Amino acid sequence: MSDSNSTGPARPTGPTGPASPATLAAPVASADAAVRDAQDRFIAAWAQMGSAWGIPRTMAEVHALLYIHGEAMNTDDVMARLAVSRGNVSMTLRALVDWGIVFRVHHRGDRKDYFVAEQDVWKLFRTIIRERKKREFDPLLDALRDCRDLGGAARAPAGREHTARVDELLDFIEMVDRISERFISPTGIGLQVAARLLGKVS
Amino acid sequence: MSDSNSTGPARPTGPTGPASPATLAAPVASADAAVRDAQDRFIAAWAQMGSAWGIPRTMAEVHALLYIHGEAMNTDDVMARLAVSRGNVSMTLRALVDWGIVFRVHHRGDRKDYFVAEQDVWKLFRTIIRERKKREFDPLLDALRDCRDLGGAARAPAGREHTARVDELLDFIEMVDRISERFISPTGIGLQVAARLLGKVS
DNA sequence: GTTGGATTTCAGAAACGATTGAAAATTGGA
DNA sequence: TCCAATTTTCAATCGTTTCTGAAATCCAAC
Repeated sequence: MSDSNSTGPARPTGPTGPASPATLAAPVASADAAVRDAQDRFIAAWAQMGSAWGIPRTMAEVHALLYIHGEAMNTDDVMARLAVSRGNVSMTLRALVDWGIVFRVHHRGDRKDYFVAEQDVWKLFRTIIRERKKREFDPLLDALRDCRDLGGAARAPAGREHTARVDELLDFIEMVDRISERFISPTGIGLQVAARLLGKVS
Repeated sequence: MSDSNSTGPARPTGPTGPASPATLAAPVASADAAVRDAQDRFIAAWAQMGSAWGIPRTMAEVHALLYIHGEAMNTDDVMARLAVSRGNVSMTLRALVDWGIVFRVHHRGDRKDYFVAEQDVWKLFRTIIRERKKREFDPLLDALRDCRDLGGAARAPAGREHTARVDELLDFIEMVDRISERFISPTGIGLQVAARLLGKVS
């Protein structure tokens, strides 16, 4: 059941019909199959990475599919390709749009919504980092500052040691924070510069 | 039950008995309570961050406790402080030791095992990055290379576009890989250099 | 070799997050 | 305005991961 329907309903991307000459049919089909296998491999790898980093498997799969497919797909395309439910695809696509790494596009004369993934890898990672920083990093910094102040109120040695430990962590995380801020800044030149400079150090 | 045993079995670090003068008992108790509250806050914040990044909650909590407590603790200390089962603590401590961010120490004349967390924040993050790179990044790179070769075998335009997309991602990830390698290298000077340089760029 | 405290293991339970599917809401067109 | 296609929502379900607790194992001291 895995291969039989794979060449069927899963490529409704509009004008690129399967109307190629019969002489090319067999080679094209095998080339398509090869590409599809490679896509599957890509999707699996990306999903595995995602779930190791706290991203729901399906969300990573949908993103991987849209990225590697390159062209816009609609809900039904994604459902058919990944075999997940309509509701799940709907929620997942919305989440990806919220993250800013997938965009909703409209095709004239088609009431369906289509979705494309950000194709610029640098922009992709800048966006991901910006979001994760906002959602996880900044709250952690706030909590650590609270926590330092809480323990710092105590004059006992234990309190001072506590504060020192929190401070060490805080300093480090604030540094990472500043670096990531530079990376995600509009010009986004930070990491490129860093990469170049690091490359030169022996 | 939270405060009463805090001065009891929770600091078994040898000869430092609870023999402080009665005149200091009240202030010290309140200072201890403040520190404990601050520790709790720290543990909660660290656990939240951890679970956003795919680390089991208990594992993050145990690590946070050992880090913020600073001194060695045994299984019973951790069980009592975090209210988790013996089995869970045992498995979690083993995992933390495997990660290399917690160490097993022995106290003479005590058959229990004690555990301390790495206190050097730079070393801590270097170790974490080294492990995550090894466990997640490197396999992803391998999979992406496979996947590029798979799709690249097809000469069809779709195959070439596929390969181009995988390559873009691969280039980016390889760059991050090289940076992280520099960061985790024995001297570990990489990020410090980057931080300094980035700090100077306007 | 035996004892007894400490640790580890692991099958089952509990908790949690992910997924479904059908009903409700929305939307563009007639 | 109404209709039909499409999307969204959400309670129920499912599957996975995590946690427990007691039994098995380990190990230092005697």
